[in-house]
Amino acid sequence: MKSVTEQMSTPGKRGPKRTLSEERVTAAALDLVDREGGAALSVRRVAAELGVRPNALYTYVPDRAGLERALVEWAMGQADLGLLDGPARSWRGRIRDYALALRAALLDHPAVAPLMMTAPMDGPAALEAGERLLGAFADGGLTGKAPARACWVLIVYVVGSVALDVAETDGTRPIAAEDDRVATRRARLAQVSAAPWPRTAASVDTMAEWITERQFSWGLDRVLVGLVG
Amino acid sequence: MKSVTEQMSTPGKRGPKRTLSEERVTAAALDLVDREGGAALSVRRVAAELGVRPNALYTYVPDRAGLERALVEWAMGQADLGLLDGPARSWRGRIRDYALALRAALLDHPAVAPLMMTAPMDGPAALEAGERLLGAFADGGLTGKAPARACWVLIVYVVGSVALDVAETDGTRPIAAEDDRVATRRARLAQVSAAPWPRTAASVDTMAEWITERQFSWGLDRVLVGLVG
DNA sequence: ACCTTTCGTTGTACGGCGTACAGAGTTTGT
DNA sequence: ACAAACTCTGTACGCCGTACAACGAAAGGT
Repeated sequence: MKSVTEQMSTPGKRGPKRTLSEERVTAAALDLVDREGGAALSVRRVAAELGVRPNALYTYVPDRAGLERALVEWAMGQADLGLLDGPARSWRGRIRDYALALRAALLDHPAVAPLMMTAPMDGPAALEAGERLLGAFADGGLTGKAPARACWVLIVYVVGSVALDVAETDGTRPIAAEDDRVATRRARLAQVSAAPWPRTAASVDTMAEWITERQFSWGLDRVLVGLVG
Repeated sequence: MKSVTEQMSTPGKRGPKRTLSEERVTAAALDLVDREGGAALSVRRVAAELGVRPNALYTYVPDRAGLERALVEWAMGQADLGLLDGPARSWRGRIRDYALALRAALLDHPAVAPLMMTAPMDGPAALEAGERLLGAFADGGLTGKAPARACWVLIVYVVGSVALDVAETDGTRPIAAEDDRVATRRARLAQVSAAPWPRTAASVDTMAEWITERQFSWGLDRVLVGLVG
């Protein structure tokens, strides 16, 4: 199955053959940020990765922001959309499974998560996810404006959670083990003095766990309960 | 009341008098991003704003990230923490009022919102907000780990919402009127074809309103219901 | 077979960025 | 009066995004 972006799919095109493809550019950008973190993402670095002059990338990507959009779209495509389909499984289970899968996919490429708050999620993968999410909420009994509204609340929760989680890492892959990140947070939180902030000091252990899958899952359940009861 | 960061508060300090202060640097940075958007934030631009060479800023701020942290801390301080205090008013009303106030403060300086997903929220203003939020959830009847967990869900929702809302603006102040932003979104969403995405096409009007205070408020209520029932 | 059009890639260049380093000048404690 | 401490400037380096022109390969028309 040939990609639409390859040259031969639009026959009769003049000019020299392309040495790259949008897929190769995206893959190189992903490799780069996985290895060196999101701050390393630049047109020049990706071009160097591909053994090409920086300007060559402008054939495949309009500008630097295009690189970011491509990474976001790629990441959205990593979570299995089939998880949202039913109705053999409960709507709640479907949404839960997809949310956890999307979170896992983003944590697996931590530099990509912050880009979701910057680059618009309007590619086909995002559209498809939204469509099936609307279906799952409809299966949950929501009607009228409620499914679309619930959809946004869920997106905000999932994307916001991952972005905030990843914000305190260096963005390189693989992300540190959850236990280690919790321990780091606990050590930092242990600094807060109990006198001015007693409740905070008493909650240090739980707050250290804010970045865990357990916290994410707990919150996800609470959000879903709030949304459909 | 003199700030600790001013020179006279630490008497006996040698060297020439400071021409600036951390507050003036933060204010200049805020003015800059309000006028020209978050992409304009740079050490050199802020220095130019203050009529000083770029290096002079390093006396007040460790690096470029320090500028971002200062803006986040300033924004957190803009929402009235008294709104979270009680217990004369219901815990639910207090959290609602504070969440709406924080959202309004961030929307009033749209370039700052994305920084909250990047720069850590660990300044005194953030600590204070967390402390009082824990109290409000405790007043709501939550016990054990629940208040701290609920706290994070709420932070994720509020900060995530604003960041995603602001992501599709240019970051300059003032942000466009809500109606205009909705209209822009509706026009863009009208492009999606009903054939592959029927539910999405049917929900265009509601999805256009994802960035409204009405949607934020609706979701906030659902989240709070999920969190404490 | 030629010639022309088309287009991917390179070479070069500009202005902006963060910030390291050394030095100048001002203020204070001794 | 002197020395120490400190703020700011001058300068420099290596990055960045990307505009522009020129080159060369491939394909179409004749």
